[in-house]
Amino acid sequence: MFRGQYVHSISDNGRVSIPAKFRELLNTKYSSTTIIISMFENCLLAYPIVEWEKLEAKMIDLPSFKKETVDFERYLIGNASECQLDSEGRINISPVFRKNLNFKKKCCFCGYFNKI
Amino acid sequence: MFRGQYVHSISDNGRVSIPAKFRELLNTKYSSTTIIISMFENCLLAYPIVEWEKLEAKMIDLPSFKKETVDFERYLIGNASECQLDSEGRINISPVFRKNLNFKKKCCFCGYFNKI
DNA sequence: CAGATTTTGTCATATTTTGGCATATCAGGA
DNA sequence: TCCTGATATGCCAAAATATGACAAAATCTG
Repeated sequence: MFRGQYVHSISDNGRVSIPAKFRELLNTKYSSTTIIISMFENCLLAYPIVEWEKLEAKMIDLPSFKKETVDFERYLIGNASECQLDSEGRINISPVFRKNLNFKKKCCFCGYFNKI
Repeated sequence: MFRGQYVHSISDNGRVSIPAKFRELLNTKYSSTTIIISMFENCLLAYPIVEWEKLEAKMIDLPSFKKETVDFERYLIGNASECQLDSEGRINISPVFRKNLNFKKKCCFCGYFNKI
């Protein structure tokens, strides 16, 4: 369970460190420090790979003849990218994300069940 | 049953001791000194883990297509964090909580049935 | 009041977060 | 293909924060 809220700073080149509590959970429960980041509404969602794959599995089952469904899937998948924590537990937020979401100096991490 | 009211001081680095009466109940009835703290309205709620899990179970049953429900869940979970009592029975109140709730020198603990 | 318990303050240490710098990688243009 | 500028990555160390241990001060109990 990712829980709690942490405010961290974003460096000039777009790096930000993942809260230690979340990193610990990634290491123990998920045994990998790779996550999938996708843009949704006006924030980013970060999923441990396993959780992202569950989501993908669900999406495959959705009726693909419905326009909204397809749009939603395209949006989520199209904006998702794999991303590794570096040796100090940081990730890189791409310029595209930073620009679209208007990230400047700080950002807030919220744990939300199986995702961040 | 947590009952009564206690005023304790918050140290410079955000530590505050849990009233002995509450600690005793945690030790005996709940056999764990881990609690979940969540920010709600203008104060914090502290739950013994078991009690928090009951709450989560209830949340899962709520209709997830209703916006208010989702917002409420996000708020509660996003603001919750697990937290251990240290050897003198103190906990750490995170900078985010202290800032948002404007905690300075003192805080007041109120027992409230199965939570604090 | 005396002893036990609880609360608080202080200090040292460990961990986390941040900033800086050098180098590597990549994409686009000539 | 090669050059150039932008972005990404690795590494190190400073700063900030959390944690643990100890002891003084305050409070409670009988």
